[in-house]
Amino acid sequence: MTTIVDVARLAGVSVSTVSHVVNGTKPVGAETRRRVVHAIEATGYQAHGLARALRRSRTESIGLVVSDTGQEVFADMIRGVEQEARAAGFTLLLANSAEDRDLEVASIRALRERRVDGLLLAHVARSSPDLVRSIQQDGLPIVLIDRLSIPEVDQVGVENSGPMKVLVRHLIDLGHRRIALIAGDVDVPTLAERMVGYVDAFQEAQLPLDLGLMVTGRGLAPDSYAAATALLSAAHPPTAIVSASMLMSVATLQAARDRGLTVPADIAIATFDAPAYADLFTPRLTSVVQPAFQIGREGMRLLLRRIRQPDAPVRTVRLRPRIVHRESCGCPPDSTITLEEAA
Amino acid sequence: MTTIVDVARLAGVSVSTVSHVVNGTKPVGAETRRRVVHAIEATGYQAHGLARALRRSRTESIGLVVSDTGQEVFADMIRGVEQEARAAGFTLLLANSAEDRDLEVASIRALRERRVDGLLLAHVARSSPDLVRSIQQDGLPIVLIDRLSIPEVDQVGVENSGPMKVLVRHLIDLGHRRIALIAGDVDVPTLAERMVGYVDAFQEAQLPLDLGLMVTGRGLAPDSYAAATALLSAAHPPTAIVSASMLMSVATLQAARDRGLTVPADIAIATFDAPAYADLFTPRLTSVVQPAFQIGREGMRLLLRRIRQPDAPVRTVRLRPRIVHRESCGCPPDSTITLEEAA
DNA sequence: CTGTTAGCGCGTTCAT
DNA sequence: ATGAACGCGCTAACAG
Repeated sequence: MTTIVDVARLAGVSVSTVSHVVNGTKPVGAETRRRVVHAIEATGYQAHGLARALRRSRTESIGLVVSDTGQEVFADMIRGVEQEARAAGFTLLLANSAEDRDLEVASIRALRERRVDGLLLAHVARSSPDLVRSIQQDGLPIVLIDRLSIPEVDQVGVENSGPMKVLVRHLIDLGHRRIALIAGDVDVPTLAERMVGYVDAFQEAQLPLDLGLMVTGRGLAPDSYAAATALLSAAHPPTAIVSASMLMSVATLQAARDRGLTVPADIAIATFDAPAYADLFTPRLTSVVQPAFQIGREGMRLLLRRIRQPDAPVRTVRLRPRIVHRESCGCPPDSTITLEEAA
Repeated sequence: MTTIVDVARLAGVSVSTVSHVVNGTKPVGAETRRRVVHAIEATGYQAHGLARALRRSRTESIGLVVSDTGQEVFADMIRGVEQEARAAGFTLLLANSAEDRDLEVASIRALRERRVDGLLLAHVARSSPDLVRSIQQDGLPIVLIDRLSIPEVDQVGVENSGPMKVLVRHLIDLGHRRIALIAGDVDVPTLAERMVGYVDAFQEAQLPLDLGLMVTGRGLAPDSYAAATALLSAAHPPTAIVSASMLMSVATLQAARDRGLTVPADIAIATFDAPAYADLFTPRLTSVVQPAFQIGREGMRLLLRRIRQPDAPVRTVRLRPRIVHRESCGCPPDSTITLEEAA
């Protein structure tokens, strides 16, 4: 590889001059500059990023650790982060923690070793807050996305309880009283908040809560499918099911279909988070749709801000999801429900 | 940050000794090692990846440039790459070229500046083969994934024409004669190959080809939707439609539905590439499903091989997709079609 | 405006 | 088995 020294020699100038024309650090005479530029093109010289970063002690790269790259929501978030990072001239280092605490720790370690300028973390279910705190204390800029935790850190996620409350209230308005909730793992703050929204809706409507209709536990596809099937097979089954995340909503629809039930006639369904192309499901799912791309973008923006001004006030951003109203809840699709009406 | 010097001082040894215990480069006396290890733990020392990489002239990181992070297939590929990279102790640098040639070039440049040890490239539609050649000539290991091009480079993709031929033959066997193809951008080799499969099927069946039924052009959702709509509105419409990629298949189904047509009674549909959860569509799509995750994994494996032994023979890997047989093609789902029967 | 030079933090000969 | 010293390629502070 050709180095800055080669270029300098070829152009007949000193290395610092080359450095200055490359970085625009100091003014350089027209003729000298021409010779340098020529030499650069002749050799195809490209600065050595590592040496530069070592010297400048910043890498212009950030690390993104995601708990499950496989999920659609996260894929969209990654896109948002990537786009914003690129726009700012930053390179993205991606790591998948696969919902594994140890892997999360290891990934963060690897990224820090690479001296990323900042960290974006969508952390795993039960990761310790101390992990984040220690990173922060080391002075490494960090922003939490999607899954929020301690308020002393910049973070961006969506409103959870509000939208869920609207969803449930909508079903109540339609006359449903036995509304089941497939809540998933309530140790995940996001899911806990959604459950709160469910409970709130009942309280506001002054309706009794049937704890037997609230199912918590692992939210993976098989678990959710089992949960939905159990609910639907019960002696006194619910007339509607609300689920708290995409895997669960798909599983619910599948379970209803496999039991030969018609949605929404036999069982109404509404959900938080639906897959892309859910418009082609029959019936189409009434659901809360997260602005995943924007979460990623906003997270990266927050991180850039923190990198540039380390002492900026800490901020928690909550993005507002939108509600897509379809047929699965059992009313004509031209009726609308909005989040605003809930405010 | 604590450096190797700090550790050495604290342990009362020289830096080279510390280096040796960290990297296991040379044997170190038991007592000395103990002191060093202790000092490392006390300080929380972590090697400076940049300095190390600069010295060793390798970064243990690879770059992945994808033409469209947004598409499901690519999201899965990324997962495959990431998993394999992590297992090998490599860090993944991700860039999205967003189907833009200039962006692709810029991304590659940025990654090379970071001195990645190798490059994985799912390149944009009309990228020049020279780009890849020049990278190869510079001695930077590179592997092409998904979209293959010149045979002098390691690459991994799927079989395209074979599976497409099977799909079309299946429709022919069902009695269809007017089978339309929504082919997309045939400048993309992958899509060109699929079109070949379509043509092959007709040739083998000794049936005439109606060129009016082959639609090429941009394969984005609106274009495909328009194409499908046009076909369905024609004076003498096809009885079946085959599409060459996911966006197109979804658009086709949507178009049929919007025109009030029943699938497969009014129009049969089969496709290359269906979205996850397509099982919840009505009717479920008969489709070729790509092993996207495996493509990513295999690509990374090939790259690791190339990094470790630069002179290994060049290899092109074709993975075999599987065919998921559902209702949209118009026959009972318990009948099966397999790729093997086509071989 | 241009050149000289000292590190950034580490791995690695080469002595001892 | 351990240590001293050099240099990977670059930027920046200083000198001229």
